[in-house]
Amino acid sequence: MGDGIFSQVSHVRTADEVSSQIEDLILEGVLRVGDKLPGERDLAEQLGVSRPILRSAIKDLESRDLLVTRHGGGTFVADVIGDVFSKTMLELIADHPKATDDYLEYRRDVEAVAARYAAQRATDDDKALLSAIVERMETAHQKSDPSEEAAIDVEFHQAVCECAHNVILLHTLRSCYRLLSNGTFFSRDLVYGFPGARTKLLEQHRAIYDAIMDGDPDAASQAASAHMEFVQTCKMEALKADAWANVSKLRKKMRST
Amino acid sequence: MGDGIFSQVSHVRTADEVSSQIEDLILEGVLRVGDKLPGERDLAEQLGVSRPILRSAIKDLESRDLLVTRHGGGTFVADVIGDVFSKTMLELIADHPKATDDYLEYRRDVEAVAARYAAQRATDDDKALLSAIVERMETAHQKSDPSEEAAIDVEFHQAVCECAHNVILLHTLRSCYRLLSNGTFFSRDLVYGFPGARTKLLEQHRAIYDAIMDGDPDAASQAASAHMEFVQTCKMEALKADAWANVSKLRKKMRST
DNA sequence: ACAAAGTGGTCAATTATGTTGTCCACTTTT
DNA sequence: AAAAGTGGACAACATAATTGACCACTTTGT
Repeated sequence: MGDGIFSQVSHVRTADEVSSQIEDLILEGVLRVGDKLPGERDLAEQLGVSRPILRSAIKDLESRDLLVTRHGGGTFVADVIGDVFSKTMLELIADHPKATDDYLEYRRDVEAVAARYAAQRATDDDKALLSAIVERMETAHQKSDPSEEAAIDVEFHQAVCECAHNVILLHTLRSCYRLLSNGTFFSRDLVYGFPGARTKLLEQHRAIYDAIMDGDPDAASQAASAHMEFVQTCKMEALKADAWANVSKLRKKMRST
Repeated sequence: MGDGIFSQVSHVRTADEVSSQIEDLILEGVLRVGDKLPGERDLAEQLGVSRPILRSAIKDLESRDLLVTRHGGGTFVADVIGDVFSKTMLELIADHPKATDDYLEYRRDVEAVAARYAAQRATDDDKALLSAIVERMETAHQKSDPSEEAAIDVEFHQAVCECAHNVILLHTLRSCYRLLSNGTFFSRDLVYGFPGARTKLLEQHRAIYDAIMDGDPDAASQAASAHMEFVQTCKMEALKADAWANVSKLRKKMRST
């Protein structure tokens, strides 16, 4: 505002409007890492702009590492998940089991917040997406495939987080899921392979899911905390059993010669 | 949204952006009926657009009766206060005293709502404007000029309404103030001329003002209701006193011959 | 393995929109 | 009464966006 009540007109260029729209879709998690955008000719039509203008916007987004294009291959959402920790710090963390405990403690609290928000804010579309994931989770459970179940686990938590409609929460937890998925802290199979864990985890996911569907923030928060506490306990017990199995195996090896 | 996640780009023209900004200023009461806009050359500079573009916007606003321009004279905000009632209905109302009672009943309830919102929502700038009006009101009171006080009365209620930050409330009450100001219901001087009324009205206005300044919605609502009830009582008593004065005058006339 | 289809990359010609600058005529202010 | 400020109009120019065409790479289908 100058000295009067009028403000400067924005003069937004068309290409910048396109950039802004695509940015928002990435920020909100509607467009995710690896997603392929429609071809330029089709996308220009959907946006109602000319191809050179769209290309200008894509160039801008590429220069900011939000998109990558391949000549003849298409346009994709770049790997935009930030790295919470540097590589050096990750190496330190991997060598210190206490960091895993701290990580689980952090996630217990933050997942509880996410679940609470999800129960308060999930839209009907959000709930439909969540329902589809839980259905796939139950199907995988019946096939007794811990790896498949573990993969859907991360997808479920990501979906809960999207229901929370807080982009900072979404991206910070996403970075954590990345670390979990690539085994920086511990192998998820360690938890899923634990006897009886698969059934328990499914129950807990259903409890979170039911609370969100019921719109019950307290129940959702409690279910999320209980779930993370169980995962923490499982990890500790599984590590012990692993150690015991290793000792038994060594004993057997010693005795059979 | 078509079949995808992308939406059509708006392609807003500069002139339309200017129109929209001026519309908003009128709607929010920042620009009021009769206000003169800056000259075109100056305004174009403040908005950061060219004069032909500004003129195009003004033409648009003129065609929708939001602005009026006079060649060589300037550009003004048009009379945008709507008429709640048609002329025919106004004539009916003027002939039916009960309508005045209904009007005061309506205002008592709606003014209470406005005062409540004002107490909740008034910004520091709002409060500064309100303080200036109350100061002028007190000055007029000391000058013992009921007409001046009555004029500031409407200004005070309008300012309270602006503090409520609800444009529908603002414009509907404005239409009502218009009817009050032009004597459709009753003469405001009837109320202000009533013995002791001036002091009482000032006290009541201060009570509303103090509650808004204190951010107390309940107190503001109650003060506004009490104020309108008092006005209603005054109007009735003043009408009776008028009738009595007329009778006494007739008696004196009969007895002095 | 090859051809067709789909993709990104580039750019000239054209159209649309906005700006600059100038001049006229009316109204207000000094 | 003159000067200053205002709205009214418009041509020339600049900028932004669209249209249309063609090239080269990649993916898909046969």
